[in-house]
Amino acid sequence: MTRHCAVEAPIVTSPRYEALLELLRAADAVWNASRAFFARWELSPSQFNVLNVLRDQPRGLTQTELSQTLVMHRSNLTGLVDQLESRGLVRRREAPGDRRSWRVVLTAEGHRLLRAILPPYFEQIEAALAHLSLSRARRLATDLRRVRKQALNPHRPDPLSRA
Amino acid sequence: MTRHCAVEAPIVTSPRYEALLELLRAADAVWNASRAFFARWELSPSQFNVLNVLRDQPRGLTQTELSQTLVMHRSNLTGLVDQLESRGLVRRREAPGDRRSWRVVLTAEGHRLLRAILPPYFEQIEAALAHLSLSRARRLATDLRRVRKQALNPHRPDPLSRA
DNA sequence: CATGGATTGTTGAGATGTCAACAATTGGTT
DNA sequence: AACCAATTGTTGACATCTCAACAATCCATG
Repeated sequence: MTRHCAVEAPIVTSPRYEALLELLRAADAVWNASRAFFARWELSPSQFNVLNVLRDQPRGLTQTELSQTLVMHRSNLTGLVDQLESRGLVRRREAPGDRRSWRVVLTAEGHRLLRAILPPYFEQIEAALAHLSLSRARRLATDLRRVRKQALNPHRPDPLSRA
Repeated sequence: MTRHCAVEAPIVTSPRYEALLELLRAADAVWNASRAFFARWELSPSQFNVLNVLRDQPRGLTQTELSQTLVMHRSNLTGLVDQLESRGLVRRREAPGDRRSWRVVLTAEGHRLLRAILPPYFEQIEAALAHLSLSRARRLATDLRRVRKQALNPHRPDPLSRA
């Protein structure tokens, strides 16, 4: 996610504002680290996500199902699946009973690549948060979940009056 | 930041992995909320950041200085400043003593717009984290800062051996 | 069983970011 | 004074994501 949010200059310093800035900065750093990590296998993070989601789906998923799981627009899946298919990591199977859609499945090659990636992947994730105790990690996840839900239901104090 | 990270399917559930996923999801939600927020004034988040950074700089900043503060490539500033300048929110002044660079300054119009945006901006931020006590917000910021620093110094257990 | 509203994957335009290369300019070193 | 390396803003190629529009297909309803 090439999101650019990480302003360095603290304008007003309230603890909640600080936390929000740190949230954006931390996510940016994690995302960049993940891009560097997957680059070892010439994968983008989204390409990896597609493979990872397909791992436990022997019958495959349609592109629309993939787009819902990955929280992205379904038009992206056209290109993502194209790229993975051209590398032989994934295959489009005809969907029985629906000629509009495909069922995207991992190939043996795709499974093999995933088996190589996953151990260092989880290892790196644990290392990135190793300084947090398990209970503190749980609290972090809880707080972040609340922030996310609050952000999705934006408090609109003054919808359009003083714009 | 159009970063796509938010996988919905929990594959392995360790508290630290959960926290990391929630981090990416929360940042995505916050970023999208901010895009919707600034859209009221037809600004992108990055455009707002430029204005906000210039607020306390009566002598202006060069585009390279802006790019360092905003943590983005300096080539982006060409377009961002172009857009803001064409709306009269910002002006490129000649930099005394360096004919290569500009000093970008807020216009009166830019100051006026910023004064309209900032109150609801801080209000919305406080609302998004209102459920966190101040001490808990401080702890959240601390934890996130550590995650960011850890992510920037990636633990490389096995650099290239089993790729 | 016909027909019209949904859904599927694809395409193309647009937004936002990265990076490499470029000319103009600066400034330190001989 | 002359030169060479570094810096500045700009451009263009590329990557990634969004959205609207489209033809093909499905399906519920009359």
